[in-house]
Amino acid sequence: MGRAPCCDKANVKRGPWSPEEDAALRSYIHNHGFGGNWIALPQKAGLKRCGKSCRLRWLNYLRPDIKHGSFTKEEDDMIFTLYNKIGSRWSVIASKLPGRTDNDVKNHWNTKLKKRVMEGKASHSSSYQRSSIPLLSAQSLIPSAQASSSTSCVLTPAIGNQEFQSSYDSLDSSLQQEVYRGGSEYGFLWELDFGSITDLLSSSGFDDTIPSIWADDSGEGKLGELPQSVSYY
DNA sequence: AATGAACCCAACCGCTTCTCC
DNA sequence: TGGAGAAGCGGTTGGGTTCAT
Repeated sequence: MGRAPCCDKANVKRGPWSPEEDAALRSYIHNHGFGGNWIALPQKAGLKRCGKSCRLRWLNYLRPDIKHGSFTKEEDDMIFTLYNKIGSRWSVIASKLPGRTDNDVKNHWNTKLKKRVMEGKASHSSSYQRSSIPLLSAQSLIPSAQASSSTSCVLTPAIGNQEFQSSYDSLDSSLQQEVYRGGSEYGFLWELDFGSITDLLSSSGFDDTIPSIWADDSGEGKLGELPQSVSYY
């Protein structure tokens, strides 16, 4: 037996909302709030819509505090930073961007930012300040990798990353000693190359913290060209 | 001007989490 | 404490728009 549908799909309207429906929903919520029950709202508001659809329409489009329009550089940077720290938790990321919804942020990432990253044009790394935040040593985690002292890498700290902390804690002591650390927060190495490092880090116990973005400062992946020592900007 | 490709975003789907009884 | 129902959430899709040829 499958999950019961949230509404009778045969009797609800689907697809784009009309201005009349928007007005009805906006008016009802303005006068009564959503009453703690989205499922019951459509009937009360005289809408032939699923409650989930009403909720989504309100939260993603009709809410008065929604900010429409293109994202600023600052918002982009914030998304990059948070994505690297917590991954695709869009609601959390959106909560840090006033007026933006999770759907907005997700769409923006999928259509613009991810592409920029994949093209190696992400400019966010320059915004990080050099600090006492420690870094993982690529060499220590990937001892078998071919080293090249001429290759520089962009490193970005994963500030306060609890998943990183627990992954680190779960490593055996010899590998822990290999991880360059200091201060009260852990940094995380990323943007070195695409495939092999992910696998190597995964096998080293960092599978939960591996960022999805890899590129060197020139925007090119550097498979097999790991640095003797890491540096950051 | 026509048309196919690429892009964008609103909306839907279904799984997970939360809340209440 | 466990189950049911509602809300929350992230992934995906559909279709309208823009761009390139």
